[in-house]
Amino acid sequence: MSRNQSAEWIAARRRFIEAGGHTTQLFGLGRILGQLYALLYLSPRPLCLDEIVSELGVSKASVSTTARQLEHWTAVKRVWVRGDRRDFYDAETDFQSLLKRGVLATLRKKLETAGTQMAVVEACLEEAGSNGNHGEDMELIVTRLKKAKKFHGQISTLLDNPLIDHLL
Amino acid sequence: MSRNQSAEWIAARRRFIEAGGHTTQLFGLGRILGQLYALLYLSPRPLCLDEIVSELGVSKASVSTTARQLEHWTAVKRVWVRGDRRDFYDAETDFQSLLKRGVLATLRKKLETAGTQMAVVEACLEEAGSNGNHGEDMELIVTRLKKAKKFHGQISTLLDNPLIDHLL
DNA sequence: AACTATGTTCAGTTTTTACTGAACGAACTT
DNA sequence: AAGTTCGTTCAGTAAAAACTGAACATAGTT
Repeated sequence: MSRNQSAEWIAARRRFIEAGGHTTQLFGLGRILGQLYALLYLSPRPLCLDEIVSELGVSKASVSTTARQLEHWTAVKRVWVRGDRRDFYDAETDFQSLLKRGVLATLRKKLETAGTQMAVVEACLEEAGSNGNHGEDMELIVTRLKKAKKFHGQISTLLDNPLIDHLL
Repeated sequence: MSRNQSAEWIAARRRFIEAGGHTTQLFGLGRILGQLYALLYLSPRPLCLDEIVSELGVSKASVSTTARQLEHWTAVKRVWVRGDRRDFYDAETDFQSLLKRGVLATLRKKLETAGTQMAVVEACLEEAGSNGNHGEDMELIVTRLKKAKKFHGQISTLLDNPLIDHLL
């Protein structure tokens, strides 16, 4: 008997997948995202869509879209198997790069739109200031916006700091 | 006329508050959270609940609960005004400490529950391993879990690294 | 060309989260 | 004590997000 399929490690595997789903849920990404990644992460070979569907017991639609999302973050890569028309998916197991290209990348994007928001406020404020009516209240807003922008800049710089890579 | 209430800076203020709501929305926290914080952040003095309600045009219930949330993150502090029975709220304008005590603190908490999840899997795995049935598939799970745990540890360490404070 | 296998899209449903109104409770005021 | 002011809680509603089923498109097979 080459592979002893004792039920125990299957239970552990299931648990791991559940844990993945639970964790991504916790971080505001969907349940399926974590489950799918966990499944592939534990798989010794790339899996095709239908295998995933039956393993996770979710719809083809969900797997398709979630897989694309993970692919976009380079958390999984699509693998073509010669002579097989189906798409196979394989997990990127290097968490370092996964973090950089996935999490931090999206964080940067969000920070950027936050920056845009502040730019709008600034433009609005400059327009108001051009007619010379500088009340105390307006001064406060100017100062506070400046402060917020400074912080925004600091965070952006921090995220781009290569030192972070070394710390990991 | 001591304070020239030209409509322009009021527009900018409104914009700022909107921007705050939009940004927190973007990060998966509610809209009101950002609006409330922005309002207090721009206010030259602490505001009471009803002022906030009328400024933001939201329910008293929402302000009450959201304020408590912000208070928990030390993003706002409750201020008692002598001779006034009402609660007044004041924004913590030091983003550094806000980040540490708010964002990073919750991040750590979430990482911790993720760690607990992995511990459960590990326990499950040890139980399976105790009967000596070590198939290749099981070995893979063991290795992968170990890898995941290692990464988890790295992130935890990174978050606790005082160097982060200095980088800001 | 008809049929099959495969992945995607999209409208609709379920589930979750955000928010509200109204009732309540506590602490003052009369 | 009856009335007032203020904050909180909670059941219910509205809004958003996750997920699904079924229709569709594409490419391969007979």
